[in-house]
Amino acid sequence: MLRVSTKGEYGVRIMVDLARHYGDRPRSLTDISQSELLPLAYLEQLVKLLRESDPPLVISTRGAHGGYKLSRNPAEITMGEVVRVLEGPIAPMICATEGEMTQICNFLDSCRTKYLWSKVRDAVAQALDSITLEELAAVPDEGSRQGSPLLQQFIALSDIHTGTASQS
Amino acid sequence: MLRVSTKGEYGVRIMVDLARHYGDRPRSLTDISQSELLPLAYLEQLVKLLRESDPPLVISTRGAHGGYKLSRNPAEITMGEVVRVLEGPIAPMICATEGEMTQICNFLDSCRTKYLWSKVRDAVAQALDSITLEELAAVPDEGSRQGSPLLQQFIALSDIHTGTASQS
DNA sequence: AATATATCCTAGTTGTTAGGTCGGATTAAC
DNA sequence: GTTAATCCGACCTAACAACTAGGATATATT
Repeated sequence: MLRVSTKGEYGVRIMVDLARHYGDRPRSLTDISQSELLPLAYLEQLVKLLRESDPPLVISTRGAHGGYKLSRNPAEITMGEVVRVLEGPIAPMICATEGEMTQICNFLDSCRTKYLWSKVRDAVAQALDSITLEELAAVPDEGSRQGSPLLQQFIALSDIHTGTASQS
Repeated sequence: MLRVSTKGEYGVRIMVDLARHYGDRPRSLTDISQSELLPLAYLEQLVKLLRESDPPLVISTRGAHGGYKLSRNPAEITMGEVVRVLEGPIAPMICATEGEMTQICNFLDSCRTKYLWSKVRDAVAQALDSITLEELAAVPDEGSRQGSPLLQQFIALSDIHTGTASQS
């Protein structure tokens, strides 16, 4: 339950990758897609969100030797900001959408569950807003030096079909 | 993002409804579906999850004047328990599934994002586990007869999140 | 006993969306 | 002027969410 889509997953991984190369030359999506084993054409769609957000999270350089770089220091970018750009406002329920006072459901002045979903929403927001991109990029990286053997063990989210939501 | 499905939404509303009638005669799904304006046939599927869970959250009585009642006092049922039964384990990401240490993705010894999603998962779990069904059922109805702490908190939350994306 | 009212059970259906792919146009370094 | 990259929009498809349908079984009331 409460799953984050691959937009969020891959987008965050792009940002972490860029954070680890902060200060370097622009990093191309080709490099990122190879190093993270993610489809290039799909990453292009995601990075568009990161580039067009206000304020932008990444800045692009076109042409050969082009690529992307972070618009700011990783320490000044919270994961809440990143995830909201990728996935939209945090809203476990339509009546508990972040930021706006949605009067969509006027039936529910008397709705007791709104309180619950607001709590969940705030908990998620608090968790995401309290972690910076710098912190994430600093998580130790063990044994991935040579790259290949470990990377081959990676299973893409789409490859995994869990029986899901029933029982565990 | 991070949306809860109607399974979770309607299921919670069933439980709150039953909590408000705790101690009464069994309450039929027909009554609940009319009072909550939800499709009966669909509720039947959801209540099955609540009945077959281990331990069961509701107990059924068949036949005329039958219906459902809570298996325990509302004060002893956390919303975390309810939501997990309806939606499965809390898992914003497949690598951050609650309860078990899924070694599906061995690549993720070196995965920096797992830390993030685990934090989100724990925040959600904490929020859900800290609210009981009794508390939810006690949220004042229309007209707000008295200023309980719960109501004031509820209003405050709504106010905080109008117009800004910053955290509380 | 007959009827009305319930839960119980298994399938089928339908619209939406997640998660991509594909083809090409534009830009800049060498 | 060739290569390597970003940019852009359209298309595709399997999976799933959110129901609907049709019945079988159980029990209280008449």
